[in-house]
Amino acid sequence: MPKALPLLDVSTTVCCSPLAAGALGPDAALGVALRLKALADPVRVQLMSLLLASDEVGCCTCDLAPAVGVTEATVSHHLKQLREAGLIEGTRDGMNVFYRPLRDNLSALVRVIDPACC
Amino acid sequence: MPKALPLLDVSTTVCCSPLAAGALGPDAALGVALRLKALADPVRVQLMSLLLASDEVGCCTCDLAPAVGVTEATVSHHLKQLREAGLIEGTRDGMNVFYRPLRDNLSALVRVIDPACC
DNA sequence: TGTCAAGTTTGACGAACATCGAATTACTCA
DNA sequence: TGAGTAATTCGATGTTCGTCAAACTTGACA
Repeated sequence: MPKALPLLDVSTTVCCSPLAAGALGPDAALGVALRLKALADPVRVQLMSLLLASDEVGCCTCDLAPAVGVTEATVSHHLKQLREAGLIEGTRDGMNVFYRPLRDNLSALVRVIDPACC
Repeated sequence: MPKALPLLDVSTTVCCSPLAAGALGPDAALGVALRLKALADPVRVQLMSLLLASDEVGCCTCDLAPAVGVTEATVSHHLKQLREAGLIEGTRDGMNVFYRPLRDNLSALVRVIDPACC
């Protein structure tokens, strides 16, 4: 029986010492793990890649769905995960919602797990 | 019904253009996702942190288990995941198996998802 | 107002996963 | 050889997750 993961707001920039700087406490490890989990899916990796490669306007769900080969409902589900992890943001413009990557938060996550950092 | 993830050897250094360099294909995205998933667990983040902070001898299962608060069987399971993802290596020395991080492979993974890289 | 399109939420289902205890393997030392 | 310790594997169990179809919401436009 896997211990139920606590609810935790991970939508903000991750902030703890890097993995390599010393043993991480259970709570810090949980924060890092939840953010990594938000990216640890083939569809979400593809979505993030598409958003990072797009212009500053961003992409809407209807463009992303055919690009990754799943339904719009599924794309919406994945975008929600990425949004709750603070890795993307979405703004409504008329009938469309345009999503853009939050590069700073992704960079912060990268920095935490980088063994060469510090 | 979630599409069954294909079996794939991810024990080698990840090698594909960074996320931000352009839209990743489904196969490249899968490779990145599988490696990220290997790290996307609180216990495995803690284990990786402990190994990165340890000396070059490494740590054995019997030391790691009490440090993360799960049984040795569970630690062994997580270490296997990390090993199969190419993030750590283990060598037997008498009765113990000492685990050490593979920093180069972790660095390569970090580089792929770093939005500032390239 | 009513109609249509884009997006999200809900419900359901099957696969994958984390965890533990028990059994098993690998090794050391009397 | 046999007893004991470290580590892994196996089996079971409950949880989480990815996916889709269907229902619902939000906004545009006649």
